[in-house]
Amino acid sequence: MAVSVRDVAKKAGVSVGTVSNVLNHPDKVSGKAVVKVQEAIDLLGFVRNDAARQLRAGKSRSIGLVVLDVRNPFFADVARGAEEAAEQHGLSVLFANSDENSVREKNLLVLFEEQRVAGILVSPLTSELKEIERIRDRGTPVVLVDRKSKNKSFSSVSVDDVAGGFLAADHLIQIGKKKLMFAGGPMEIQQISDRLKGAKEAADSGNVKLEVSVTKNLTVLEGRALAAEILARPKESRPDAIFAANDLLALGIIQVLVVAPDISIPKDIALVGYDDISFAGSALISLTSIRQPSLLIGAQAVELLMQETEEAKDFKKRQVVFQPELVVRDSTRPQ
Amino acid sequence: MAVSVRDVAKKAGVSVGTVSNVLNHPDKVSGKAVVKVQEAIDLLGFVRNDAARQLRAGKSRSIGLVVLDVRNPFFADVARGAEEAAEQHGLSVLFANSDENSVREKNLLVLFEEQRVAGILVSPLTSELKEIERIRDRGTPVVLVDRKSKNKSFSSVSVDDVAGGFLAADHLIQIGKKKLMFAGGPMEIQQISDRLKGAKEAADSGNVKLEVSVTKNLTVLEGRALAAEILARPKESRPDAIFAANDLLALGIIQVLVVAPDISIPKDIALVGYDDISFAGSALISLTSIRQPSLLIGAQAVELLMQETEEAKDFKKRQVVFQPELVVRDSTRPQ
DNA sequence: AGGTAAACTTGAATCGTTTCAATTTATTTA
DNA sequence: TAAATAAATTGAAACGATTCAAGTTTACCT
Repeated sequence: MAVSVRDVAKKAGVSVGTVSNVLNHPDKVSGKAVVKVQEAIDLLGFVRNDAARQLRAGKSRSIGLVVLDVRNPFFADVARGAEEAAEQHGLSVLFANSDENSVREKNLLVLFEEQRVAGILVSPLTSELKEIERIRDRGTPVVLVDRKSKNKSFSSVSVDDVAGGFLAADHLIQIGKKKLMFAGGPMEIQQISDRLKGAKEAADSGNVKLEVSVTKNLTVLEGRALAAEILARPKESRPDAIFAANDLLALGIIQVLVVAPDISIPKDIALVGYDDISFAGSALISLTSIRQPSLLIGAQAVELLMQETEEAKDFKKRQVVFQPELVVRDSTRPQ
Repeated sequence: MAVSVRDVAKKAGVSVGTVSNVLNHPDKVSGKAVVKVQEAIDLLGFVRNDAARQLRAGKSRSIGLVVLDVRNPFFADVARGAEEAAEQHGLSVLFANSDENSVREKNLLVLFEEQRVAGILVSPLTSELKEIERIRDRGTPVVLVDRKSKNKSFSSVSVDDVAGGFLAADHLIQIGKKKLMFAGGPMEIQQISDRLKGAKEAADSGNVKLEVSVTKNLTVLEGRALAAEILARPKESRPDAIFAANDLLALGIIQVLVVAPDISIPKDIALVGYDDISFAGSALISLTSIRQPSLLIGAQAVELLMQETEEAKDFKKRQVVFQPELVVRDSTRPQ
């Protein structure tokens, strides 16, 4: 270690300025010099010190991304989308997950600010955005991901969950179902209650019944329990279609219904999930689901960040809302 | 932005040295000074410049982690384990995934080296470790994760896949199965062929047949195809137990077998998977699997890194090999 | 009051890179 | 061939936090 441009310069018999130019503006340097410097670099094993570069530049060439959970495929895709878009702008992305822990979230935001990142994409834990506002006001551009700021003081990228709920329920109505059930919870989660809201709208305008079954969480086990409860009912009071607030729940339901002797999917009961996780397509009966354009969300977030960076600080914030998409598979497709 | 210690010092009416001491050695500073400086910091919205700190310190307080795929729950857990251990040492972890792309891998390693990270944990793409050796020789400690270096020139943390294979097959033999099948592939992947090797050892010492069915990959779909092939056979030439090289494959097999009228799990065919992904426990018939101590792996890797940092550079490398663990569930548990 | 140790503060020097005005060298033009 | 222009090179200054030797104040004791 401890090989600096100065050492390289001495070895190559040029000045430090020339070494720096070879590294950053090779066109401003004679061919001879490039060769000499390159040889010295290889010989000495010189590695640029990024801290010094950043200090001089005043800004880092990274953007920070704080998500709620790296293991969630949705966020993994958002990250991938952001990464690709960032690359176009010559930036790299630093991932970090808050693990739904507000102390961690705070620490990460501080860390990124101290690193003078070019910007922060964050999917904030609560709607308490005080700290984030402070960061933005100090000069680091911030874009919210998967959440809209109420007062439009932030740029944001999100998905229209009400539309997604409508899409799902409406599809079930279109294939002729009359007794819908919405399954999901807890209702405190904005995304879930939005999906229900959309489903209600579709049911109302389709003149169809909608039973709401609130679950404690969105897991496979919870889905299995719900399906068992449905099977225990007399046939005539069972729903003929279920819209589950996420795919895990839907898959749990399918697992149980598929082995029930008197039920055929989708004839007796059709199912729609949400998120389109990779398992959805490979379930025994492949699952119709609502897909969110996760790659696009990440990419769009980076674009908004770039706009905010380039334009004046009184740049008008933009709220981009993506529309989700229905992916039809066997669980709602009449054979 | 652009608020520096100098500005804080002026505002607080002290010297820059005192401001720095308030930040880093509050015990060396009078209570009055701490208060004055803290007020100035809050007032001006001062945020430390990490680049400058690092430049001065010569080292960053982060360690870099390069994994093959962030979406793989195994690596997500390794990362979590590493993060926790790093925190104990006052370090933070920078994630990055090479996406099984060697160009990306190279770029990330360069990036980390330029950042002068305290060390690098890497799960390398190939066994071509030339580049990594170079980095190590220039002074950045490196620990291999989920891979052992042949010539013991690196410290490493890995899991004994041969033992895992043995564990799985032996368990099937213990519950009285006689016609084992190993399913998995491609065999070029070290981990998979190791698992097969262990299974063979168990079969040999248990005096039991082992059919090997090589698959193209380890997906749910591939598992379904394999199960269909098995069902097409006459009863007497079907295996009575299957050890799948990962859980996805096993889940695909289960999906098909569970609806076959003439097969009961585990009576007619028992199943063991590998990895113990979260879906394993929540399948309709919960899946017996081999669990790798992923959190521990990450934590141990950080510990080795610390040892390498503290001790002399001629520190003896250590290869830590963890033993996997059998998790018994319904797919092998006689009712 | 005088002396001394302890506690605290100061500010110049430092880390390694990049920039840019000034200087040197090379090339073209008349 | 000299002057004019272009190309290449130089090296000091700057970025901002930390350190540490030297200086100053305070506290305590006799």
